[in-house]
Amino acid sequence: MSVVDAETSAKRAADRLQSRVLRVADSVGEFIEWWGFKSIHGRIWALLALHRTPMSQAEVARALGVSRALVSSAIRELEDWRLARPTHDGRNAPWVAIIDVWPTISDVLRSREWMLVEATRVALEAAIEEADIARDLGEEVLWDVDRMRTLLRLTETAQSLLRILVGLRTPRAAEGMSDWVRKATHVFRGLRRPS
Amino acid sequence: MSVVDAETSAKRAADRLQSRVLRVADSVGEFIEWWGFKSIHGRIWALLALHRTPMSQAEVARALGVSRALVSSAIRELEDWRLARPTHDGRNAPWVAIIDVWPTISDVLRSREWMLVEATRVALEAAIEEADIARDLGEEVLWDVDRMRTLLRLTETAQSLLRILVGLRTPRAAEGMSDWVRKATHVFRGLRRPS
DNA sequence: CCAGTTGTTCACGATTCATTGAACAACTGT
DNA sequence: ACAGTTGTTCAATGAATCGTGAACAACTGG
Repeated sequence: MSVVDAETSAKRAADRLQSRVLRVADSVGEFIEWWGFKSIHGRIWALLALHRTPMSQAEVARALGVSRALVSSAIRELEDWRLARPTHDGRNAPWVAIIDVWPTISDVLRSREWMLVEATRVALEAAIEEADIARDLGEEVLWDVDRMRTLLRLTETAQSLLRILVGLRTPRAAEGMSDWVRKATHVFRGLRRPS
Repeated sequence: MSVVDAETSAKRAADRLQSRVLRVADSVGEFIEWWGFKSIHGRIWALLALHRTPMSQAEVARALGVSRALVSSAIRELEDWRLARPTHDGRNAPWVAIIDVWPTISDVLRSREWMLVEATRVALEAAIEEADIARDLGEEVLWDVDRMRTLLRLTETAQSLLRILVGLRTPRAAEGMSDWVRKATHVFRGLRRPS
């Protein structure tokens, strides 16, 4: 094999590698798309996470084949969620992914999920109270108060479950728990110690 | 208080109760909207779940203030997911909610989540393999193989976690597990025994 | 000082998506 | 037989969303 052949075949190998990485990024994008985020966020995060060195937004845009405008807004949202950060202050600092995603997940669970469950819980309480009033007036055959109470208990259980989950911020917090929970936290511990 | 007054105040109480129930339905709709479904599905399911008697699609449409067309398509999807069913065969059978939602959640985890994680896992394996080839050719400084391996381990852990979760189909399956897991399954057990 | 690069902003298409209204078919009780 | 009600289908609409291109500002190295 000549020197030139070796060079071109190495180049082709690098290209193939890049395309594999892009496919990983696409998979991550599809994955988090099902979690209420946008696929572009997952793709950018994965690209930054797998790249050895920090990347400029322009590099990211070229690698993913999207506009710099899209990368700019998406990466700012990633920064808001603490899933990416610039290597230093200043305007043109390159970006790296934050590999430890658990604080973000925890925040989402604490704010978004909690609020949604809490809203349902409060609405159920109000409905039950109103149903009691209606029953005293001899009305109400339409709505099932027992089932309301069942769902109310469900929201309360979901909330204590959420409390446990957001308590798992540090691996230490999981120590008192079962093997199973420790296994679950390993998912995030793996992210915590990237290499 | 006259008889008429008592009747009208009872009627107003029933109206208020209905509006509270609708607010519960809206809350449930908002909640599941964050889980990749449409809010209309949650609203219909909650309405059916809280109603004492089976409801026709037209009743549901009137109660929620939406078109029958929307209810028709949404309720068929609920049926596909086994979250609602007609009380008997035939065209005009009224509908009830299926309160035990765990089989549906389990199905979603098994199909959707599993596929997404698996796609990422396979893509990571391919990237790692390609990176090894590139390294043998003296290329590759761009991509971080160690981090790929970290993410690969992560997908594998996520898959064993998913396997455990979809194994929780019946409460019995959780018996060998910890208090914590049993607490988690109570969330769904509450649904399992509606009243 | 200047040419090139980078990040940001914004108005504008393109596309997707939930919802509707209308038309039709199937069923109900009378 | 029929008048009313119900479920289904589908084209159309309106809104929301996504991504782009262009223009501009900030920074970089010669």
